[in-house]
Amino acid sequence: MNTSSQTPPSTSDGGLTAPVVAASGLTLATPAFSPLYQQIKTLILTSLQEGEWKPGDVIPSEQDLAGRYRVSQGTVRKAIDELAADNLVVRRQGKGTFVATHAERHIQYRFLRLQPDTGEEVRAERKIVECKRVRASADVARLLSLRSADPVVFVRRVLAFQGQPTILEDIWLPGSPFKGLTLEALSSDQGPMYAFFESEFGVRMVRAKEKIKAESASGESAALLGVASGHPLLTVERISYTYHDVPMELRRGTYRTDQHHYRNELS
Amino acid sequence: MNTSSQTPPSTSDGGLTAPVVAASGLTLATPAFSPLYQQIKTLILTSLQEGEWKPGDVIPSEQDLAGRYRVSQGTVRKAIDELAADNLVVRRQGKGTFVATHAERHIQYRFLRLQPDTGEEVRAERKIVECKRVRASADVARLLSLRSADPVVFVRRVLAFQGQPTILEDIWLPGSPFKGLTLEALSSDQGPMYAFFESEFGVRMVRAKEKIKAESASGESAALLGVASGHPLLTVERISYTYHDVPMELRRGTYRTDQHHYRNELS
DNA sequence: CAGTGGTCTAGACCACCAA
DNA sequence: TGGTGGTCTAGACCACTGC
Repeated sequence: MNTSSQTPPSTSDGGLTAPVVAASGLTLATPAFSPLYQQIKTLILTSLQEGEWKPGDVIPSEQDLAGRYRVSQGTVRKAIDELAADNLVVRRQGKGTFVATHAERHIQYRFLRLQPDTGEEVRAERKIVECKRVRASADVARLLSLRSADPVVFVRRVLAFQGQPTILEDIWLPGSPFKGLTLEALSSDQGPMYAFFESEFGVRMVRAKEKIKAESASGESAALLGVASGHPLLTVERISYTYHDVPMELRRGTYRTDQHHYRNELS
Repeated sequence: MNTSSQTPPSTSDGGLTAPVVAASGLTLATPAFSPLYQQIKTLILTSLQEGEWKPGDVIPSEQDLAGRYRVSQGTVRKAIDELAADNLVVRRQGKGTFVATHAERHIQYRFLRLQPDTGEEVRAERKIVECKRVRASADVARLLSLRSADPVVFVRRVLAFQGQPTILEDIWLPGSPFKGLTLEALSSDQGPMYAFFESEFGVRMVRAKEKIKAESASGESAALLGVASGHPLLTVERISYTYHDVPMELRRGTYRTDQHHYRNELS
């Protein structure tokens, strides 16, 4: 194990073949000590990424994992605590710990921050406008950590609330993980697109970064959203990441904010 | 204590006079069980709110608190863990646990999400345009949990980056906590406004909610930000809260997003 | 060196759930 | 009833800070 020798009475040190290597770099600072629970967390994360447990599955109990990794339950618990805090996993007392999924009712549309100014959310009508294979432009490639001209899938869709087109989204997905994505499959699917990505391509979006601006509607966006050219619109550039911070989606959204607003919590 | 009797060998149960009352309401559900560490968290929170420890101060060590509340260090630790996760408190190994403050370099401008599209943040030039005592309109009163016509302080200011006016903010503050706030005091202060509120009025903002829209510049905002009327601007309505979710500020911001964007992280 | 937070363990018991 | 996560304790040792 990394940490030399703790554990008071008797503890068979054994598992975890790879103790963290000390970062003997240029500086003498940063001894690069990694606590046990962090190493456990990384191991669990890797199992998640490799699909050993899929979204919605139960993962082994804390006792089982403690046995597998040869550490105490408390250490596993702390590792899972952090994974739960990152929304990668969901604990349910009496039942077990589950791999988080965008398909769950309560978590659903977690990344959609637009909501009506008044009243409760209503279901969105979705229409896929377009779905085609293209080559990545320079900036799309950069944002998705690809090379220019690499194959990507481009999707354009419109979301409407109560018949009112409100959101226009242009989506770029890396070609190889999303091989075989078609307009028909996208159109026939109910439920959140991210849940569809999980079940069909094994790609789980874990977190995202957004950049938001106010811009005037261009001719194209004005037409698709049914506003006059020049109408103020919210533009949202989102990059979504899977496990280990690998970018897997670029999404440029254009939102009408006449009847809706983007909500955010600061802390 | 609430929980009947745990603690294996010997533990003098003693402190914490107020065990949580069971919510014997209409339904038989929700036994309203509150774990010990939650009760400790509430006690610490109350001490923070009452100013027993002020922003920047060290709070007593985990051992001290464990003694004071007659619980184990682990229980205090879990309470403080949650307070740290909420950014109410900052832990520093070897030194102690400190009350979080907006005055800290690293935490500074935690609520300002606008940043330049390229390059690093530069210092903002601030100008207080106006500061006056007014009576709360109906909607201002509602958002601040006041009554209509209650006294409030109104502040208007403009932030500029590299000489370019970029942010216009209208701020409403409840009258009594902010008694004595003047344009002069605000203008002469360096540093974040929220740090000023902490040191001068003992009001610490701990979290906030924002509603964001894209709108066209009105005549007034256009003039103050130096854009043409009709120019698209980001509007941000923020409500900030102190401890225990008491609203203490309403802020309506108008941002130019030509060279800047509002950043957000989803998870 | 002493004091603080940070890690790790072991064990007991509680609350919740499903069979 | 047995299994799972949740709480609580006690004690040992580590890492960091400052005197």
